[in-house]
Amino acid sequence: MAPHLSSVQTDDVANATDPRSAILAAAISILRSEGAGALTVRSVAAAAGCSTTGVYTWFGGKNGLVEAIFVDGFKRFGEALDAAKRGNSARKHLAALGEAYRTWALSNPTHYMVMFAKAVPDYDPSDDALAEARATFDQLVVATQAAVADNALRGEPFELAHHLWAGIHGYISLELAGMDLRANESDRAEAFRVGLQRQLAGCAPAVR
Amino acid sequence: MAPHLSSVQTDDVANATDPRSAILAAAISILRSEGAGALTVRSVAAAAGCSTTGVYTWFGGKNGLVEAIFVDGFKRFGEALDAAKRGNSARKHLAALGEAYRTWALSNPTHYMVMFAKAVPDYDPSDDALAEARATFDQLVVATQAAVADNALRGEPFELAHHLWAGIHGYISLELAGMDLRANESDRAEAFRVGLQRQLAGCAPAVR
DNA sequence: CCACCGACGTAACAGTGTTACATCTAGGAG
DNA sequence: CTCCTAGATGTAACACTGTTACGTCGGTGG
Repeated sequence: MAPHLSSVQTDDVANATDPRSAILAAAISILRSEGAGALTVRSVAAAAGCSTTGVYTWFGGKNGLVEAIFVDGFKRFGEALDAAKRGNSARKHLAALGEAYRTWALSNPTHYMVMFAKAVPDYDPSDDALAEARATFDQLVVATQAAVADNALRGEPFELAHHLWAGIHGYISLELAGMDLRANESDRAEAFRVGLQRQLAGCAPAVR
Repeated sequence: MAPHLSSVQTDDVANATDPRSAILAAAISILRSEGAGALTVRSVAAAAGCSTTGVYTWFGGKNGLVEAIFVDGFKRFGEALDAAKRGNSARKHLAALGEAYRTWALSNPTHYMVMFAKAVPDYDPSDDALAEARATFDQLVVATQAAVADNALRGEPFELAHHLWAGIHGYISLELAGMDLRANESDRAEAFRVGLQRQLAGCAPAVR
């Protein structure tokens, strides 16, 4: 079996000793520090301490490497959302999810752009990679189901979850694109908080 | 004055005879038909019937060309939104704006991605270009002000407009990224319509 | 008439993703 | 033990990218 199709992965990529994890960690590091434009096969190989062919033997090429970044991003992103499950009520849980979503995205802006904004132009996620994204989305669906069961929201959970996702992603996407006209970060954070509450209010049972 | 800093522009780029407009039209055509990855200086020059240096004399390089695409996109986008000002009430006007927004974005997906999703990794819009984007946003602010005056929405118009923008952009951005899990386009269109109404409901005076 | 300046094309530069090919190492077969 | 096969690796080359130096052409002002 070709190594770049192997499903073996180490939990802690940064401390991994196998070449695949070392290359992936180097790629994510470069993506974080220098952006998607600097993510070249040669720079990744140099940072990982191997030759350019290493990227091809372990990932099948740059597309495969970006796909690994994509999947790894959703894995970490999902874990960050999972850790935010604290909340007294279902609605507070949803608000906490929104905050955790924004925190992760703003802490990993370039990674988020690769996952959601095609920051690497020639990469299109495969069906398998999109399935990973769907698994993350399912967390939001489950939380929404709980909110509907709690009578905090009314509607079809899938539709509600997508609606909330779109709203949250919209705020963050505009912010990352430099389209948010507010001057400082605290204003944007507060606007996001208010917007999320407004979003939830639009899905509240009383409205319909 | 260097030609690539000239503000002279023809209204109809496609039928223009001056080299600058011809190159810009060729670039937008390639962007539309082959995507941001195929937008190379050589391919644009070949399509425009000139040499690669033409792009440098008229736009100062690829960044300048992409900036022109960015600005031209917001110009056309703003016109499309402006043409959607029909609506009996202020709230229907806002809904029509949302529909026109989605229609333009889905008709010009790659162009939209350049404007909102950094589809060209190494390009960052200048302050002048962002001012053009802001002018488009102002249309939404004006429509929101009218809705507030009509008592259709309650809140600070700028905050409301940004909230609506984020929601609309979120739906479209996820759809363009292939993250919308609905199978066919009509389902997505209906979900967008419902979501927009929900969005407006969350800003209605009755809620607060 | 002519000198100048801007637009243009050719060719080269460094850097990109990718691949052919030789080398080397690990592990099993006899 | 030897042999030898398969896979990982590195070097070098390929076509392509954005960019720029340089020579040339054409129109304009003196």
